[in-house]
Amino acid sequence: MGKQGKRENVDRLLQGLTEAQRCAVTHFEGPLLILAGPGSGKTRVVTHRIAWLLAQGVPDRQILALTFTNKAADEMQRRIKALVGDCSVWVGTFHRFCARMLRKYAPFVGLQENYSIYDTQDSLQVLRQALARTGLHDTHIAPETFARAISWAKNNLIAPDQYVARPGHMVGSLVQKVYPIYQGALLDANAADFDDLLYHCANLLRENPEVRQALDERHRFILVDEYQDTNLAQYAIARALSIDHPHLAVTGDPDQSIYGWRGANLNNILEFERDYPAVRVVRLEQNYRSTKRILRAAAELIAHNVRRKEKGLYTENSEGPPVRLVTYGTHKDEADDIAARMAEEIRQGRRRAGDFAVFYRVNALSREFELALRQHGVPFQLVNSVEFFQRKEIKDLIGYLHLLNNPHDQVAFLRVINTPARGIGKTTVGRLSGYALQHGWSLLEAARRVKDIPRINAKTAGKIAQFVRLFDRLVEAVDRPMEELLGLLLAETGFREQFSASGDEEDSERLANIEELLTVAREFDERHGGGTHPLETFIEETALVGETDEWEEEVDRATLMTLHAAKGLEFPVVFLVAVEEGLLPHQRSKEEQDDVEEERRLMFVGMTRARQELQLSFARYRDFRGRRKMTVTSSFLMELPREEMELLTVGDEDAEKQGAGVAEPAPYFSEVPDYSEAPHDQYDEPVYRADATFPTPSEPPAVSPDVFLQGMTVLHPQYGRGRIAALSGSGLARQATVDFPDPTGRMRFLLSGSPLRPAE
DNA sequence: ATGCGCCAAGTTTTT
DNA sequence: CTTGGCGCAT
Repeated sequence: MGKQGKRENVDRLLQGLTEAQRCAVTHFEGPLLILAGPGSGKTRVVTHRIAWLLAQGVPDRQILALTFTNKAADEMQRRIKALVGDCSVWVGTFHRFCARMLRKYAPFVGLQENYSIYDTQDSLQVLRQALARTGLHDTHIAPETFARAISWAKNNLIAPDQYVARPGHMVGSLVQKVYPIYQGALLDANAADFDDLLYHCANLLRENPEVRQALDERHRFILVDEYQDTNLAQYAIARALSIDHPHLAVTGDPDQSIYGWRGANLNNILEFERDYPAVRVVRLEQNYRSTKRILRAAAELIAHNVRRKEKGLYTENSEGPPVRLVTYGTHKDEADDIAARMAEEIRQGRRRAGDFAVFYRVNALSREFELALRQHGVPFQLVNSVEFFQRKEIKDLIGYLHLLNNPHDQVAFLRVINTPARGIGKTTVGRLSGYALQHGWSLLEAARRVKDIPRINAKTAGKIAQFVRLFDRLVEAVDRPMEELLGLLLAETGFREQFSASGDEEDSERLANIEELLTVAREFDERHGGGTHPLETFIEETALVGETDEWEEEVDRATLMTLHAAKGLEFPVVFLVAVEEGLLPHQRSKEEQDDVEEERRLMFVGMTRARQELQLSFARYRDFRGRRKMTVTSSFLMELPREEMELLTVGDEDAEKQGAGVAEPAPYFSEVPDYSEAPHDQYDEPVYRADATFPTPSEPPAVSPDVFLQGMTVLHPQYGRGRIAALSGSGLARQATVDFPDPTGRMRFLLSGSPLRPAE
C-alpha cells in the first residue's frame, strides 16, 4: 500500500470520532487511561486504536488485547477484523492468555505442558479430598467456604505457605491447613484451577526476570478492557508486561465494576494515575446509546455511590419516553405482562423479538419468563441456563479427553473409571487410590499395576486391566481430529448405550447433547485446521467457555440474562425485573457498605443497556423456595428521580383499588416514541459491518455428508454392511471410519465420492 | 457393587 | 423447587 493509501486509511479510521475519542485512538506510546461511561463508544475506541496502531506500522504480533469474557473478546475480534481484515493481534480473556502462556512455561511453576484446567466443580472435588485427608471434612464448614478463601488468596497472590490466619480466626486457621494440601494435590494431578491460571502466571513473571522481559518485549502494546474489574493477579500480570514497554492502555468505568466478589479491586482503576504518573487520561462522557431520560435516571442512581470517579454523563439523543416503574401483584403477573407486551409490539410490527431483553439478578428467576414467553409465542434465547459443558454426560466425555491428554489427572480418572458402569465400585476405587497414594503414583499408573494391589480380586482386576487397555487404545488416536477421537471414544466405551435403552425424555436429551458435542468438535476441527495438538487446544477451549458466549446478536429473539451477563451489550427495550430488596440489592451484599455500592452499580449497568425504553418492575408477592413471600421494594427505587418515571400497577388488586399506583391503567405504549433521531445510527458503523464486508459462504454441496451419523449402519458394495465408528473432517474432506465384520475390519473412507450408503 | 430413594442443604454474580 | 450427597436394600 502506498503512502497515499495509508493516509486515506488513517483518515477513514478517524472519521466520525469525537475529539475525546480521537485523542484516545491516536495516543501512541506510554500509559493511557480511558474512563468510559456506558454507551460512550468504548469498544469502538479500542478497536480503532488497534487499527490505528497497525497503520502506524506496529507489527500485529506486538499488540495484545485482554478482556474479561469470551463474549467481549469475540466481539472485539470481530470488529477488528471488520476494520483491518485478518491479522494476528492477540485478543482474548486474561484466563485464556495465561493458559496459553503456561502451556509454554509450565515447568517454571511446577506443571507440565499438558496440564488440565479444572473448573469449579472439579476443584471442589480435589478440595473435598484434601479436606478428608486433613481430617477436616467433618467440621461444619462447607467446602465452598474453604474454596472461597483459597480463591481469594490466589487472586491476591498469597502462596499456600504464606497464608496466615488472623489470630483467633477459626476458619482461617483451617484454611491455612488445607490450602497447601489442596495446592499440592492440584500439582500432583498436573492441574490448575481457574485462579491458578492467573496466579501461576503472575508468579512466573515475578520470579523469572528473563521470561518477563521476553514477554514484555513480545507484547509491547497492551490494551486491557474493563480495567475496573481486574484483581491483584491480573493487575500484576498487566503491570509486569508493561515495564520496558509501558504502552499500557486501559479502559474502564468505576461505576461498572461488578466483580468485586471475584476479587476485583476498584483501586486498580481509581489509582492508575498514581501507578503510572506519566499517564494520559481521556474521559468519554458522551453517551450515544440511551435516551436522555434513561441516562438521567441511571446517573441519579449511581450518584448515590461514594467510591467513584465522577463523570458528567450526557447525551444528544432524544428525550424518549419516561422510564416505566411497574408494580405487579405476583411474579406470574410480571412475567405474563412483559411477555404479552412483547408479543403485542411484535404483532403490530413495531418491534422485533430481538429488540427486547429481560435482565434479572439471579439465574433462578429465568424460569417464569421462559414459560411466559413460550406461552405468548415470543422466540427467545436464554443465556446462561444449565451450562452445556456442566452437564454430566458432557463432563464425563470431556473427562476422558482430560485423562487422555493428562494421564496424571486424578479427577478425570475418578470420573471415568466407572462411567459407563463397568463394575468397578467405590471399594475398589478406594483401594486403588490408597495404593496410588502410598507409592506416589497416579491413579492410572496404579491401575496398570492392579495385579500387585492386595485385596482386589482377580475378577475386578480384570475389569481394571480392561479399562487400561481401553485407555491405551484411545491414546493411539489423540492426534486425530477431535470429532473422530470423540467418535471412537463413544464407540469404544459404549457410552451411548447408557441412555439409549429407555426412550424417556431425559435420555434422549442426553443423546442430543452428545450429538451437540460432536458438532462442537467438528466446528473446532474446521477452525483448527490441521494444527498440532488438537486435543490440548480443544480441552483448553472447552474449559474456558461459559454459556454467555452462546449469545448471538444476529438471531431475532428476545434475550433473557443476568445483569452480570448484560455488561457490554445494548438493547432497544430493556425490562429489569424483580427489583426487590434481597434480590437487588442481593441479601448477601448487605453486610458491607462496599457491597451495596456494587449492587447499585449492577443496577446502573442494567439500566444503561437500554437504548430507547426501559422498564423496572417488582412484584408484591414472589414464590421463593416453594413458599409465597411478600416482597419489599428495593431501596434503590427510592433513589430514582420521580420526574423521569411513569408509575404503573398491573395485577395488584389491592394497590389498584387504593390508587397506590397510577390513577389510570394507561394503555401500554400509548405514545409511539419518536426515534427519528435514531441515536444509535451515528454510532453504528455500516461501512464496516462484518456481513457487508464478508458475504456469507455459498450453499453447502448438494450431497450432504451430514446424512452419515456416528453409529449408523452403512452398506458398501464390496465389503457389505458396516457400522460407522467415527466421523471427521468436513465438506469434501469429510471422512468416516467404518467397522466391517472380520476379516475386513476397520476402514477409512472419504465420504464424497465413496460408494458408501446408509443402510435402511 | 449397584441402584434407588431419602433427606438435607443451599441457592449471586463468572473464568 | 432443585441438586447433590449419603445410606440402605437388593
